[in-house]
Amino acid sequence: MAATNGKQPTMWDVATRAGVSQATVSLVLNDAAGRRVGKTTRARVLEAVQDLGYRTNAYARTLRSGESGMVGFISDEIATSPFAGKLLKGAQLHAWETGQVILSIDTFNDTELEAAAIDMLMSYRVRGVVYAAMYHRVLDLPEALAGIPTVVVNARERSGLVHSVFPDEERAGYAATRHLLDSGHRHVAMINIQPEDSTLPAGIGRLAGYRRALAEAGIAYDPSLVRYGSGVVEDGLELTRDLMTTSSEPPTAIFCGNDRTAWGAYRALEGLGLQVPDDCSIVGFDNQDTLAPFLDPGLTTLELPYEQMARTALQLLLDPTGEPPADHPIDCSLVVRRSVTSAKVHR
Amino acid sequence: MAATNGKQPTMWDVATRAGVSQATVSLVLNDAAGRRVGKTTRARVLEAVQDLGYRTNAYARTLRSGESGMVGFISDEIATSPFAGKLLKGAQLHAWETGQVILSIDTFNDTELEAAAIDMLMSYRVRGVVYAAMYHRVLDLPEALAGIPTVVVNARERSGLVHSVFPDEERAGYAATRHLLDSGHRHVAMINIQPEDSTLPAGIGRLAGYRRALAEAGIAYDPSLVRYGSGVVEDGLELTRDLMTTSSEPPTAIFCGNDRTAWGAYRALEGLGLQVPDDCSIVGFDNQDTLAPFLDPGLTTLELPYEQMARTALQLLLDPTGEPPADHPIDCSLVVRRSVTSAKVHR
DNA sequence: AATGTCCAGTCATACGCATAACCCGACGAG
DNA sequence: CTCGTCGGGTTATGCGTATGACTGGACATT
Repeated sequence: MAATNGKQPTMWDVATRAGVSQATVSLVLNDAAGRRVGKTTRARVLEAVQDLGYRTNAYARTLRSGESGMVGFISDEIATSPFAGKLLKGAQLHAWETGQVILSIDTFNDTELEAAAIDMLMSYRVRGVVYAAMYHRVLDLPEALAGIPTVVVNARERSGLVHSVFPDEERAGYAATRHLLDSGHRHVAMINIQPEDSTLPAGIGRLAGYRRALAEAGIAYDPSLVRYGSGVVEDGLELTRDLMTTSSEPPTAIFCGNDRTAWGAYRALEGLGLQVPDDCSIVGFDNQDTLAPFLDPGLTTLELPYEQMARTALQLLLDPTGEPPADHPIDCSLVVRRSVTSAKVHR
Repeated sequence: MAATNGKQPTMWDVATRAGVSQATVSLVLNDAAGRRVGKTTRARVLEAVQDLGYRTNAYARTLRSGESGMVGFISDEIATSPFAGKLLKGAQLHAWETGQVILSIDTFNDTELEAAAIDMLMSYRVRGVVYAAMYHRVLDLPEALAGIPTVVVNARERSGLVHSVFPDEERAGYAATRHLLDSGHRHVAMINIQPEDSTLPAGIGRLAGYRRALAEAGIAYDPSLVRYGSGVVEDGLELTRDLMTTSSEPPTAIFCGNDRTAWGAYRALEGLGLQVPDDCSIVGFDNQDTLAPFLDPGLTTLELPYEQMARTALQLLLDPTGEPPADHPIDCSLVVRRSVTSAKVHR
């Protein structure tokens, strides 16, 4: 075991102990091309490595080889957001599998800090940078990133000069609505999570998907069944109450733009003496793991593909496929729980 | 701006452009000891640096100086837990302030992966390792970490050979209970988050704090007011219902061992036609940001000091205070919302 | 026997930087 | 005028590793 006296052992120490040259140690340890080392020598070297607890010095290796094993991961406060580390997790997993190391930094939404952080990443000669956004939006890359291979994740980069990986909101909205339609609902409302004039991709896409599903089912789009909130519990509550009480013909199902809104919907329905899902089915969005499973009944909802997005991003970054920058929408998956049931036969 | 043609520029490139020697460039850039460089030369160098977009090669610097600027951060699935990145955030902030870089890896609770990850950290010659646990517990350090400066955070290391930084559960339990007592409650229940025979520090500590507060207030400990669940919503619901219906004298306040349990309590009370806080005050634990603020009324609860724990840990790791390894309980803070009111004058 | 081939290693070098050691010219003191 | 001092640099070196160039013997071929 490592004799942790003073410095870490070097290849020279190993070589001396094994009675070979430093070069031989390097050859043994890197195996690879033209394995020109004898069996017994190799064994002696490996034994010496073991005895000394030798670990190759990553700095020396990188310096010599000129190839950094690091990838930068820049996020704006994402490491502390609830959806949080899921992106980081995906990135770490993929990185690990491909022998890379993630150098992750959080800019805390401070431009100055961000510039400094990027500088730091450059110091470490990262092979590329994954630029992760906290919520799905359109963004401009910071200047400092110009010239470094970059992939944007959970957002779309405006200029189109780099790959962007983000959730396919439209298909998700379609899937949610389709799930309700397939259960026989014909009168499906939607509570969006942003004002009607907002340009955020999430709300726009989900609504578009909702409309496509309706159209496909031959159901006329009824604007009075679509409400606009801001994604908080209270809005879900009020808008649901409004939907159920002021409509000439109340919906039998509601697609909520996020789980918090869905929670509000639950409350509103409960307040009105209505049951989920019997009186009104609900589909949420986000599969927020501290919420969706714990609502009663469990919330059927869509899950954002954080891990997959991160993996895709890393792949685009590390793989030398020469394809030009593009947008990469990733599918969300439907998580079925108990908040959807088939529509009552008549109403 | 950086002429990103081919390789990154080196100090030699800068030196050539500025008409000085490489050593001079180094001197300018590191400023420090005996600033023996002329004003104009310095300016020329800095200009060349700017022009070329030069950035110090961290690998070369580290190799030469022998001093790594990296700190390892090992976590078991914490990067994806809901409380998540908060520890990472604290660590990153402190690291940044002291010029360090965090190399964070997630072991995903895989011992083999963990060993490999530690190896990798050693390769990067990290100055030390922060070993973060997902939930407060007692743990043994992995063998591979022997010999590297390590600080355990959000857990207590069994052997006592390293510093351990964790939440002061007892004081937190005391604070929660005290808050209720100070509001005039004399009949305060507690719903713990683990079985009575469990040895996890959270439940044990919080209960101890509860008892101390009661004792201090001269209130006899009544075992029938303490229930044991497992921290999930359903338990909170059932145990609260039980508390309120089977007690000869139901409590006017409940200290719930976590926010999810508190959510269950809200539901139970609502089901019984009781109001929070008027009929029963509630204090939670965790300040789960996707839950506590959204309960109605907002939940008064305790917040775990993740960021502070991480900072303390990093400080212990980086600062050369020679003090022997010890336990470092960190205070939790009470977050007051609207779920506690003064006890009814009589009952 | 002379030549060629191949195997199993060794030598030497450069990656980019920090820093100890040295060096040169100017200026002030004696 | 000479010497000491000091500011403003330069030269040389080594950190630990990977790798191209080389070597010395064993064995096979002609």
